[in-house]
Amino acid sequence: MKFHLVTTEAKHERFLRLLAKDESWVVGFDTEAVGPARRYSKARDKPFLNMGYAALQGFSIALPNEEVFYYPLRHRKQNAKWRWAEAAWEALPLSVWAHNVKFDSRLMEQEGFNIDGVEWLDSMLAAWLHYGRNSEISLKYLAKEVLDRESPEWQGSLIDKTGAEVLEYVCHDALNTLQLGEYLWEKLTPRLRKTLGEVETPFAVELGRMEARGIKLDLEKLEATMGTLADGNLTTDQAEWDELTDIIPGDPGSYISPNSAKQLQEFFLDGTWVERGTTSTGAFKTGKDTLEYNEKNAQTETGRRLAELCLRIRAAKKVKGTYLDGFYEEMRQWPDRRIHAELHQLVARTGRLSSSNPNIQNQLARGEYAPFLKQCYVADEGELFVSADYAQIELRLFAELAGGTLLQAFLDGVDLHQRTADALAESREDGKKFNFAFLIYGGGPGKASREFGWTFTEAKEKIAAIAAEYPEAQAFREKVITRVLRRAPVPFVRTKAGRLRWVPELRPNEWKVRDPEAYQKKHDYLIKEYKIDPYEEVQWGDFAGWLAVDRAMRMSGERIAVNTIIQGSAADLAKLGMVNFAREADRSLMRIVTMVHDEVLCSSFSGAAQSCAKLLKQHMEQAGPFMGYSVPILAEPQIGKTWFDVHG
DNA sequence: GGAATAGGCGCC
DNA sequence: AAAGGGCGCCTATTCC
Repeated sequence: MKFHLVTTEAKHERFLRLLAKDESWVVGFDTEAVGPARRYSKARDKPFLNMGYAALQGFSIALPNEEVFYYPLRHRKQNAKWRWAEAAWEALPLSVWAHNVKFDSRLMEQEGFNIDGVEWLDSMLAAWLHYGRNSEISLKYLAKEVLDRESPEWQGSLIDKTGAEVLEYVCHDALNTLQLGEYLWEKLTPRLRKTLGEVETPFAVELGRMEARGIKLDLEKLEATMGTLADGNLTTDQAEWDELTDIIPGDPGSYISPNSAKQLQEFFLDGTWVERGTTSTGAFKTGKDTLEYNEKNAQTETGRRLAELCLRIRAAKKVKGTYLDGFYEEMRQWPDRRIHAELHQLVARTGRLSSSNPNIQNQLARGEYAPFLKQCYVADEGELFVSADYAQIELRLFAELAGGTLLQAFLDGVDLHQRTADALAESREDGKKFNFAFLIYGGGPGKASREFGWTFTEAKEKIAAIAAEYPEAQAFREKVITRVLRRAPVPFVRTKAGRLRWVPELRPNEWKVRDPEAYQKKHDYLIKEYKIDPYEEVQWGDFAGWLAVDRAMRMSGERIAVNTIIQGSAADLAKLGMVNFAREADRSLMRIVTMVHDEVLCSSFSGAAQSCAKLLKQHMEQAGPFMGYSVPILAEPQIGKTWFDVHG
């Protein structure tokens, strides 16, 4: 390997000559950036750059002949000319490997480099797809594991370093990226190569753009509307609460805080409230379900009123803390004072997106405060929001995979939530709830009896009734589990796009031996969550002789297996739809703002809103047949000035 | 005093 | 008792 620091025209020209020699070359690419750290609400060991103030320090390009060129741009002493860097960038071949394309593509675009001609390939995503894990895929880790190469140690910031001082480090990274990419490409199945190249990597580029553009939130209006409402509610509710909880009149220390589960125990002990189960630590539950029950069923008028007040005060405080104070802290750290939520492609085990700082995926959708919040997400000047939701996407995919009358129902346009409701003799709302919890997620009678207020026996009967109504649903679950269980040594499932999730829970006894630490973690979680005696053995049924905790683990694995196929495949579908939309959309007219699992929020210049809506609907729906589904996939777009106007 | 945990709750 | 999947963030409390 040979590392070149491009500080002279001769070096630059050597790079261009080498690149021109072989048009089929694929390169490895890595950027270096400097800037202030992003402020986090929770402390992190390594706070990431605040991209709003970050700058490109230089970039390195590795060639297949193991020559690597570094273009220093903002270093002490000698740098390359920006003209050379631009020419080098333009001369790159079509395919470029980078480790974390979301970052590199965003930084390059932010610095004014045109990235449209690049077909990125992300070696981090390749490792994720190949190994089916979302940790231990850092460049450093993989360079050691796959290439048996130690990365040079690095200390401190690049800001005060010369190009020569960082040369070895940055060139290693680009070369490792290229060689890792080539290695993983050989390992990937044809389907996963397609997923990497045509969906996940282009999706990463779009995520970078979504993060960079951010979303405008009218915080002043939010304070004036939602904030004022919450303050008003809090003042009156808190006053009444204080009066009712002033156990020793005149002694402020005798008040009970609605947010303190510990202090609220008092109300169960003195009979004010009726208990509804205990937490893992043995305390009475004080959550929403318990309090809603007490709102109706507490013994005294005071008890009922206190339950209601407690819920109202908690809601108001949550709104103030999360959606007013929290948002201010987030927005204040960006030069444009917008919301720049981070969107994570590799966090959720099913392949869904996750979001943080702030979490843009938990914006209020129902309740007293919801309209005010979403009305304050406003399209930019001269633009309109265009948003489309996939209709019942997970239930459709479940029906597709289960087939039979379930699939036929969708083909015939039957309302499945109503059908379930009829079979249960309950409301459509409860039919919908039931479909999710017990058809897709595999919930049991205990949960159902609590959720719907049935006795345990009733719940068992109702679940049996639904199983009879949709025999293919149970058959599908069993087929999946039987098939997945045969995969040894570690059972795994695949989503429609071929993404992998290991499900060691399905074979607890083997997991225990192979990876005691990971097993123990899940073991501990289960015994705590479900209050299982760790030594209890199952006496009867299919699992006789097993530890009860292992049976719980196995059943958890069964739910994970089925759900990952459904939820993960829905994520695959949404990503494909977004990538195809983004590729066809004219970026000077329209863009994706964010996505919330089955909803894609776009912004478009007002005059182009109709065509944006049409294009969005077309690509979101076409993703269905592209992925081989026969069940109708529907996405209905709406146009409006605020997120509230286009939602639901 | 800061870090970690628990309980709780927002979303799909 | 046969237990719903996937996330992130807040406050209160406890630990060190």
